Amino acid sequence: MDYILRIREVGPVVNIEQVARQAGVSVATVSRTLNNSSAVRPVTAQRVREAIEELGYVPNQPARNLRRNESQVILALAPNFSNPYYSRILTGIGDRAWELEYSVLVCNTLGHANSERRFLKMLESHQADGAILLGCHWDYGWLARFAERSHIVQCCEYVPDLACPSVSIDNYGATREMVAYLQNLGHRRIAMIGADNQYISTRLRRQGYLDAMAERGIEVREDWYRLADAEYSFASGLAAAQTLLGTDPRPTAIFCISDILALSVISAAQELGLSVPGELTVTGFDDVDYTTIVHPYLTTVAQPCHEMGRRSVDLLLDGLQAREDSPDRRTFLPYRLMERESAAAPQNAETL
Amino acid sequence: MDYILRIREVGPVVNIEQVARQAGVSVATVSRTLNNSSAVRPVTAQRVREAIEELGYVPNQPARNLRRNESQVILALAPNFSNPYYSRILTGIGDRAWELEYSVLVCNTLGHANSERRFLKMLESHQADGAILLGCHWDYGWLARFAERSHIVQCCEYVPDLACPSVSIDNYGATREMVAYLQNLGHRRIAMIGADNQYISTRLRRQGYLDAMAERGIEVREDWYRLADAEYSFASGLAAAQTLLGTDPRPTAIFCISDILALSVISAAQELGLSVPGELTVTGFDDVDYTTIVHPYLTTVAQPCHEMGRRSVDLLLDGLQAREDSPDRRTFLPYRLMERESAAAPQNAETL
DNA sequence: TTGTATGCGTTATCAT
DNA sequence: ATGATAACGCATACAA
Repeated sequence: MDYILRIREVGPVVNIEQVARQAGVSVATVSRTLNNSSAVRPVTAQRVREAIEELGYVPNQPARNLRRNESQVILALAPNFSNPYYSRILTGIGDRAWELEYSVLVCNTLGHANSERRFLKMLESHQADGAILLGCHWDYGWLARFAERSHIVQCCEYVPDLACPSVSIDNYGATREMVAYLQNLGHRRIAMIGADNQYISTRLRRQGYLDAMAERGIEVREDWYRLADAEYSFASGLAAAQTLLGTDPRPTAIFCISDILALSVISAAQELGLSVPGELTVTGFDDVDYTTIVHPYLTTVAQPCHEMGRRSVDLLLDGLQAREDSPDRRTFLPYRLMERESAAAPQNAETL
Repeated sequence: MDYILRIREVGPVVNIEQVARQAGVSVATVSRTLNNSSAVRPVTAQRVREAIEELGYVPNQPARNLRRNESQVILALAPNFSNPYYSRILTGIGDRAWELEYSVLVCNTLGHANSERRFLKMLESHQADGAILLGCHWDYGWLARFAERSHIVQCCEYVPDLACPSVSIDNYGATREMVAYLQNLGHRRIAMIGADNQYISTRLRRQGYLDAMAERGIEVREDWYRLADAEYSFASGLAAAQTLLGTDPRPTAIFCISDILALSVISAAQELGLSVPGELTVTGFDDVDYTTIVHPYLTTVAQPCHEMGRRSVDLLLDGLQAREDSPDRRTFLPYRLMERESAAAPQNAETL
């Protein structure tokens, strides 16, 4: 008994032919019933459905896929889906896909060698109908070839001159609004923590900051621009914050391009005995869950992550079904400035 | 031009037959080469590989799947993968699957009506070879039928008398260790915040707490056991904490079955002006990322999430390939007590 | 409205 | 070692 190799198939498999026999019709009729063809008499369809029910028949999806040349699967690539920002978008993708009867195949791109090739191959081998790229910073040339041969949409980040749909927020506008908010609070010594990556969002936020400062004629100090690492890690934020808080004069406000970075600044300020927002104003970006876990709750820019995920799916399927208006349409969803507790007017505002 | 419906297929599709023609061999030989059959002469194989390269041929996966009756896909079901605990496990699942050339289909089970049926159907329709269930609390009868017909493994949680592999930590032992740790610190007034769900982990942690208290002969007060909601939400933790901190006498330590709950307790303590760990010791469970973001860093039980995910995949594939020793083997991975900053000896320990 | 027959791209069996 | 060919389960063009 123990020597017998177990078979992989657990239950007995019933196919379309058995259903046809049971219902006393041909396989074609069963197939038509399955696909809700109007060309089948209601009574017949009913008989077929009963047979399906009796036999517990479930259509073999790979077989359908082979025949119809599609997979009903979409690929979602993210650098790291432990990151709450990405995981919220993924949730949106999953929810919308679920509604549309699609499945979502996820892949962490970080830490996998040759990930690009493998992903491309998944599309080419018909394992997925298309892909949603979350913040993947791949070589432009490669991406262009990729986009040419497959249906993809870029979410959060996008490469500007790539003819490929995308969904994101207006990072430039959001940043200008946030920095103007700080200025209106009375801040002039506003520093910034960016990140050591080439994301379009990173570049746009930098530019938004610079333009907002220029508009008010405020000088921008180069040593008040520090970089966290490419993944916005807490540790790298801490280091950047420490450097920043060591300058003289010290900034009265620090604009961070990610919430986690803002939290690291608050942490660094705590260590130095600086109160937030009393002695230092700190703002974040994204509005992920942990912005309201401890006080001071973070003043930040909220991105509609869930909706961004949903919209990506719609855009992708539009492309698949060739009902897009333009092959490279860019979608910008509304952001929202969340005024909470980590930003306030500077002390001694009059002396600034 | 605009009136012409675009076709779905982006590039030209090359199949095995064209490769065969190009290489001057039969499709069988190409197939054998593809599958690394030893029965093909190296020179021939080389010719085939060149043809593949020239034509840019990629095997059609649904066709292989149809023929081999497998999908190379595993399903991962989680209540909510925005939860960092689950997302870390999913990362482990994804990494291991990647190594084994499997793909992972993810599904958020929360908030989807009829999710059970749909998932079962995905297995039955051959869209996935098996499934990993993360903390799904489904009806036992249904789950039993499910497990009978499909390959599944339970991760984190498991239903005790279900003949199905599982991977988790020893929740009972970990809890006893943690409570003993608090007792050794000098605490006797130890409260607990559990959750309003039927997870095995919830029950085992409750029992571990009770037994640890009984062993030292410490009376357990019923009103020192409060419940957060089923998903361990911050808000529900806050409410539980407020009730707990309003009792007289007040507990000197609160054992929480989740980190987020512990953070809510710290938050509640802050509001009341109680210092942690000075006036109140708080401990968590899981050791998710935000335990070390703000001080006090959380003393908690670390679960090997990533490894749990990896192991789940191995267990599942063991089952698929019928090389399991026993069909219902349970795996327990080592946990670790993380002594950080939120637990300390109680003030006035001598008077307790 | 329904049935017959062919093909989707592969793998596997049986020849040679 | 290689080739011809029959499945795999389903959808559809064509016939009836």
